[in-house]
Amino acid sequence: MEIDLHSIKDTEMSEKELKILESAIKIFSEKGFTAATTSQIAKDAGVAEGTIFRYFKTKKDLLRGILIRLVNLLASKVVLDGIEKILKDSEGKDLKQVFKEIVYDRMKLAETMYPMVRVVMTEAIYHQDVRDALYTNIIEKALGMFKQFHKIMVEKGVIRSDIDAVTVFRFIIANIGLFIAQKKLFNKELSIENMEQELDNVFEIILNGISPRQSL
Amino acid sequence: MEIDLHSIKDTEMSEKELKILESAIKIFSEKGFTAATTSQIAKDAGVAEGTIFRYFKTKKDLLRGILIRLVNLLASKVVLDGIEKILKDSEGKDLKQVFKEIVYDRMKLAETMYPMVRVVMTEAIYHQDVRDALYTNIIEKALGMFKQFHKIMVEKGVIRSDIDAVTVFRFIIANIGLFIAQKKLFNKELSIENMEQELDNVFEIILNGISPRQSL
DNA sequence: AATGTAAGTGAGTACTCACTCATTTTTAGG
DNA sequence: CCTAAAAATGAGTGAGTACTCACTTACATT
Repeated sequence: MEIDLHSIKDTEMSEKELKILESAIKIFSEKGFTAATTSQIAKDAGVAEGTIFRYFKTKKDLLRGILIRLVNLLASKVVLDGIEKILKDSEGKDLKQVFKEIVYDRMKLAETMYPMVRVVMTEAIYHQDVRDALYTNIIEKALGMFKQFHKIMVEKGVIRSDIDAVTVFRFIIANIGLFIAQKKLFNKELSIENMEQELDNVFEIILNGISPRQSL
Repeated sequence: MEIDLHSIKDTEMSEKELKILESAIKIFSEKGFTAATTSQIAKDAGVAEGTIFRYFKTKKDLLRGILIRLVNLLASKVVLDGIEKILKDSEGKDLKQVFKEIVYDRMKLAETMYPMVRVVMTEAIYHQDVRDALYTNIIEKALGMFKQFHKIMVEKGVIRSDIDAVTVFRFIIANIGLFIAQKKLFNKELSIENMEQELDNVFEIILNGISPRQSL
């Protein structure tokens, strides 16, 4: 899995520094922070070990540099673009169709972002500050944008008004998240048709719940 | 956080060995596998470092010993007991009430099981064999039991019949899971009343979805 | 009391790692 | 070109690691 961070390249940032960051993500993601060695990262990046320490004071510092950039990258790619898409596309289409498009889009993204997500997740399990960064950079922003969408949808009469936006948000994230995670982690092979059918079911429950519908 | 594994103590298993396992879970859970050192574990367990290697050939072997026991413990405590409870209690009460009781029960359990869940989760992210163990020991069993429950509920007319049990199962797990995870990881302080209200909302959507209800 | 055995010890060993620094290579201005 | 600063190198270092093993206890059996 090759990683390309050029989209977040600062001005004043050499190619070598960028390559080190990319390799670090790759190796950290494969082995985890402690099991990854700086010599491996150097080798993968095609630089000498000392060069790493020219740009990053310590190994921890390298991780910190990665996490900050990753959280920002994840924030822009995964969340902001995504919700923007919802807001933009939701005009004409019905809710179910919009959701399905987003899941397909997100799954493709998950494919490329998986190594990064893995690094961030593992660190988040152990460190409060990473969770805080995730919360303020991704969750809060996404929630803010979702609230707009929620308001519009409630006004349109497509989403019920008696449940608050936060609960609905968590509900949708939980279901899309577990659906994607299950595919990635337990890589059950499914044909496209099966997947289509399964997704249909998932959104059917998201929209209408597990109770039998009164009419119909 | 003190851990007590006496409930899974085999016959033919010394107090020292048990103490080593308990300390290993504690340290692994705090630091992760690679960052945890055998000397720390020995110190915490109150034994000499050599004693660890009398019982476990290698550090990896110690982890394996833990994971097997943990998956079994999690399987019995978290899943099997839980689903049994659903099946038993669901007779008289309505679905919403049963679910709420389970969430409260599971949250209490999550409190004590958190260190163990953390070890298993982190390893699962990186190792396929741990995921496989989780799948066959927990997910498959839970799914099997849930299917019985699902069938009964469909017959009772409480759960809709047009969505398959697996999807409904994943749906419920996703929502309960994220609800609990959010409380643990982002420890938002909530009063009992707020929590009660929030849970009500969660189950309201699980049952009826995010679409406005036609009648009412 | 003497002996045998298993459990437990902890200093020692071989090795790996993050990080350093003397040296070489590259870059850039006159 | 020359030169001086900047960038890059990689062998070296010492701290710390998982694991070993010669030895000490604890205690049951005779």
